[in-house]
Formats: sequence, structure tokens, C-alpha cells
Amino acid sequence: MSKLTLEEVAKLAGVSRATVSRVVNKPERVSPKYRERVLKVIEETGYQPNQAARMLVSRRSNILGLIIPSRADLIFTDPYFAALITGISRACNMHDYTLALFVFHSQEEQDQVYQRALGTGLLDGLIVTADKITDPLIPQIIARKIPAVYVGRPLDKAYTSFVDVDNVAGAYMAVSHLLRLGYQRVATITGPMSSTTSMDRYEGYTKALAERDRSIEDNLVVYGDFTRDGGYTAMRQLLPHHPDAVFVATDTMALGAIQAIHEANLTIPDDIAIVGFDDLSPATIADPPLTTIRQPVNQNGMLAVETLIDLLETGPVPPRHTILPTQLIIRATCGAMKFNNGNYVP
Amino acid sequence: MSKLTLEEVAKLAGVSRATVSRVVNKPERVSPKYRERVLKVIEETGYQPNQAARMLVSRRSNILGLIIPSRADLIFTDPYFAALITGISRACNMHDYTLALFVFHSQEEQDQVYQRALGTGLLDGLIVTADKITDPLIPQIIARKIPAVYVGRPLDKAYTSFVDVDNVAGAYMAVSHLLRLGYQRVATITGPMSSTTSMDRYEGYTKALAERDRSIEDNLVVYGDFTRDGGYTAMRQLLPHHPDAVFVATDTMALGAIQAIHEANLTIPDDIAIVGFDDLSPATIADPPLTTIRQPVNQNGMLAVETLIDLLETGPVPPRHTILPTQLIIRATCGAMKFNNGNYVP
DNA sequence: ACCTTTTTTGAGAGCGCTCTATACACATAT
DNA sequence: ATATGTGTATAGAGCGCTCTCAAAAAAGGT
Repeated sequence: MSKLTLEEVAKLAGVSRATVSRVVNKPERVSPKYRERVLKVIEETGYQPNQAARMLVSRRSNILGLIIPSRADLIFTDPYFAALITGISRACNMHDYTLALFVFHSQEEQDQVYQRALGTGLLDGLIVTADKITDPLIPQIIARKIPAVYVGRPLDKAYTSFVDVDNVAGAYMAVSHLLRLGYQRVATITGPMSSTTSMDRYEGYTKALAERDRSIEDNLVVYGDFTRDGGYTAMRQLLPHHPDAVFVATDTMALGAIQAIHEANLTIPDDIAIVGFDDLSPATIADPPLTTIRQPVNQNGMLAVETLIDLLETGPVPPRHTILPTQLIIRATCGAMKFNNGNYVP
Repeated sequence: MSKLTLEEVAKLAGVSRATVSRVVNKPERVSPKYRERVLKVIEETGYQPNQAARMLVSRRSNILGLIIPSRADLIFTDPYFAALITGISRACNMHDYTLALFVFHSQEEQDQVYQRALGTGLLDGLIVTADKITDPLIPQIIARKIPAVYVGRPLDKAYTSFVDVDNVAGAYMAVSHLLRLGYQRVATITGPMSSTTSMDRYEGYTKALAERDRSIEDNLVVYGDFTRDGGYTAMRQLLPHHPDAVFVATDTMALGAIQAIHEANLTIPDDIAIVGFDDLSPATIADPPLTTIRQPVNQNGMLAVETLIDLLETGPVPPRHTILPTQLIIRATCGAMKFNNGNYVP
């Protein structure tokens, strides 16, 4: 059996190459008679067009790249990325795009990986998690005019499209909830301040306090690093300053904080109340179950892909920004339940 | 600035297209004089060859596909896959291959995803997690003669290359350890028996018992599903039959089992001892810390990639099988520590 | 100095596809 | 009967690269 090409199929169907191409790409533009005949041959031979040839002329690969500029070992253990990748891959499947994954495991790998992702013209577009605001990646993407959508707000709004959740509002909601419940010394464990996500959540914290004329006490603000261990360490720093409630910027860190609180023989929420952020698996596994801010991570991922595909198909357009809402999920760690027979009415 | 092609670079360097191509691909076959000149132009212009054109003629894409035939939501929350993907992506980076990810979220998506992965000729080769032994994927891959390496032993050894850990030996080690410590009623929570991994671990369990002339008690064998909840449910089924030790086929399930034991107001290891399998994050997070079998997941992933690349470069060769060893990691749940002032000497 | 061998360069074909421009039916209008 | 239009098929160019093969240049031998 000779190599199965368009040419071959055309010969077998007794039509020209172009006709077969049309049957494959825009079947409605071929008369039913020929279309049937060609489809039959395709069916029989199991013909599938060569991607490379197709890419070469059409300049489209139907491959999207996902770049996650964080250390790979952190990425895959973090339930946030798990949910995000799930959403992204799902949307890719839905739209018949293939997903290529770009992560690096060391600083040295970074350049080489970026090169591969940006340089080869292999990818139609890029989804980038806008993790570190100083990452050299974003300027490169802009300079090369590669279609990209960021997950999370990058600093540069003018030249970038992104999808994000309303972190400020979410954090504000969390802290307001604690204040409303009467807590006096509301602390926060933030993420690394090199990410806009952390910045925004911190802003929500300050906003909620400011709105009630509370001042920010420096001792009650500790910087974490998004990991469980980081949350643990941060909480231990916080304990000597006797917070009666803590807004922890991620559920994963909250898990560490809870451990630190338990080890100090304090109870949650009676001695210290906790509100987290994310509402992913750690929130329900936590003991007691975590009051938290739910963010639609999965949906965010899907939306990023859909935005990107839209950008791809409609050509250069002004950057598009989508902000999804968050939601307060009340469980046991904020203490709201105990005020009202286990039913909290805001 | 006109389109940056080989042609263009050749013109700027005052050489032929072929020479530039040679500089890019096999620089040692070009005289230093020309090589320098061409490299300089490449440097200045930032030229990068078009992947599509390259693929078309060389029939190589430098893209590997990773197919994980499990529900996507399970994959990304499972620390096993986290470690595996980390290893795989790392090896891909090292060898300058791009990784494309193929997962599906529903049964309907499956076919379409397989089609995309197998049909388009886009991929040089495939890494497949040999999860479900009945998956239609493997026969398809064999039929199409697509270079592939499986992670985990597939049923068909004759036509497949794979890397795996020695699950039989690992499980045997775990159960022997428990028996040596004197436990009388050693139960097991297995994985789903549709996977060779689960089959092998169960075989190790039976082998250890048989070797000591213990019979397998049906009540002490419960089938789990690799999830934490599954482990919890399985343990609750087991409790009425009073096991004094349990070999749980994965750490994640062990987490659920531990929860069930605690809820029954039993203590670990005094009332029931536990040995897990994997030694990934759940093992150290567990309370008490989990005695388990360490398997080199990360390394396994890297090895899979390296085997595949080797296959790709050396052409059709007989299938290659690699089995990595496992290791017993003694922590608190097996009770070994308490026999000897916290120091276990086997 | 000339011929042979070896190394290096260049010309040209062609990978499999898409797409534009052109040719060709066939139906309808003149 | 010829002109006009409409839909549909084909011819042919070309996407950017690699690779073979022949030509040219350099090196070595007598």
C-alpha cells in the first residue's frame, strides 16, 4: 500500500486533489454526488490529512500552548493548577485543539522552554498563568505579537487579554464576614507579593478593614508562599500577636495554618477563626471544614481557552478582560455556624 | 521586514539555502568561515526555522504525546500523576521535545481525543499510562505502528515497550513486613482490578501470605478505586472483620482508611497497623505518618520518555521492558517503631 | 606541475497540503 | 441559435524546509 495522501484519495475517487481537499475542509461546497464518492474513499482508506503539510500552508496548527511559569514540582501538587488544567484541557477538547504543556524545573530550563514555546511558530496561541509579575515572558509575547490569554491579571492591561476572578471582592467578602461576626484582631496570611493575585487579595483585606475604620496592624500581616508549609510557618509567626481570626489567601496555606493552630492547642473557630480562598479539595478535607471564598477555577480555564480561540479566529482585536465573581462558602472555621444553631443568616 | 525564511537568511549571508540549513542542523559539516557568517546573520535576525515546513519534510515533529486514559478530574488531583507528569515533562525539556497532553473528561470525548492523538501524524511518539487493561487504545497504537512506551505494565508484552515498578515485590515487602511484626489478620485494600498495577500489588499480598502458609481470607480483601473516598469506604467494610493490619494499595486510599479507623475510635498502629504504597505527599501528611512502599514515580516518567526517544532514534527494535525497584519506608503506622525504642531494625 | 581523493557548496526536487484563478458544464435569458 | 450567469471542478503555484546529487574547491600524492 502506497503512502496515503490527498493525491491518492483523489485518484481512487476519480476527482482532483482540490476536490478532496474541499470535501475535507468545506464539504458544503462540493456537490453531493462527488462528496459521497470522496467520503466513501476516505472512509475505506482511513485517510487522515497530514498535519504538517496542512500547517505549512494554512499557518494554523490547532495547537495551543499552556505556559506555567512556576516550578513544576509546585504546579502539579497544587489543586489550583489541577482545576485550571482540567478546565483548559476540557475546552481544548471541545474545540478540537491540542494542548501542549510548557513547564520548567529550574531557572536554566526556563529560557530554553520559552524559546520552544514562542519561537517555532508551532502554536496558534498561548495560555499563560500570570504568576510572577516580573516574568520576562510577557514582554516577549507582546513583542512577538503572539496571540495569548493570561489567567490572572497581568500588570500590563493595555496589551494583554486575560481572565481573572475578582480577588479584591472575594477577599473583601471574606474579611467583612469575619468583621461582621465581631472578630477584633483579624490577621491575614498573604501569598507572595510578586503576584497580582496576592496583591489583590491583600487589597480586599485592607479595604474591608478600612471601611470599618480599622487600621492595619503590621504584626497581623504575614507573607506566605502559597504552600502548606508556608501557611504553617506564617501562622506560627502570627500566633504571638494573638489574632482572633485569620484570612488566609489560599486554602492550601490554610491547611498549614490550621495545623499550627492545633499544635498550639488552640481550637478553631473558638480561639481563632479562619477563612480561606479557593474552595478546592483542601477546603473540604480540612478539619474542621474550611469557610472559604469559592472561585471558579475550572470555568476560568475554559474561558481562557475560549477567549483565545475567539482571538485567533477574529484576528487582532483590542484586548479582552473578563472578571469572574467569587462566592463566600460558609463552613465551620469562621464560627458563623455556632451563632445561630448551625445556620448562618448573613 | 519581509518574512524571515531560510532563503532570506541565505541571501543575507551570501550563501545558498542548503548551507544555512546545514548550519542549523549539522554545523560540523560546514566550514568555519561560512558557519560563522551564517550564525551571525541568524543571531542578528533572530531567525528560527518554521516547524511546519521542517516537519513536512523530515517527518519529525519533536512532539511527544502523553495519553492518560482516566477521567481528567481524577488525574490532576492524584499525586501519582503529578509526580509522573513532572518526570515526563522534565525529560522532555532535557531532550528538547514538546509535550502534548491528551486527557478526556467523558466517555464521548475519548474517541475524538484518541483520533487526534493517533491520527494526525503530529506526534513522534506516545507515552501512555497503561491504566485500564481493556482500553481500546493499545490495539490501535499497535495496529498503526506508532512508537509508544507505556507507564505500567500492559497485558500485551510482546508488542509493547514499557517502564514499570516492581509492584509485586513492593507489595510482598509491605505485607511481609507486617507479618514479621506479628500481625495475624492482615487485610488489603486493593485498587480496581482492571489495572495491572492493582493486580500485581494484590499478587504481592497473596505471595507474602502464601509463603508463610497463611490462607487468604475473602473478608479481608476489599476492592478500592484509588481514591481517598474509596479507601474510606473500603476500610469501613473491613472493620467488622477485625483486621489488625492493612496493606493499602495506594497512599491516597490509606488516607481515607486512616480516617475511617479514627472515626471508629481505634488507634493506629495499636489497634490496626497500616502500610501504604507510593510514598508521595499523602504519606507524610498522614497522621500518623505513613509506613509505605516508595516507588520512583518521577524517575519512571523520565525513563519512559528516554526509552521512547531511544526507540524513535534507533528505529524499530524489539520492545523494551524496564522494571524499577521499590523500597520500604518505615514510619509510624506499621508499629515497627514502638518495638525498639523508635528504631526499627529489620 | 598534474592527477586523484576528499571536503564543502549549490542547484533542484519534492514533502502533502490549501487556495486562487481558470475552465467547464449546464441552465436560463435574449 | 447565441449570450449571460451560476455553480462546481481542475490546474497550478507555492508554503519553508531537507536532502540527494553533482559541481566546485581544497588537500594530498607522485
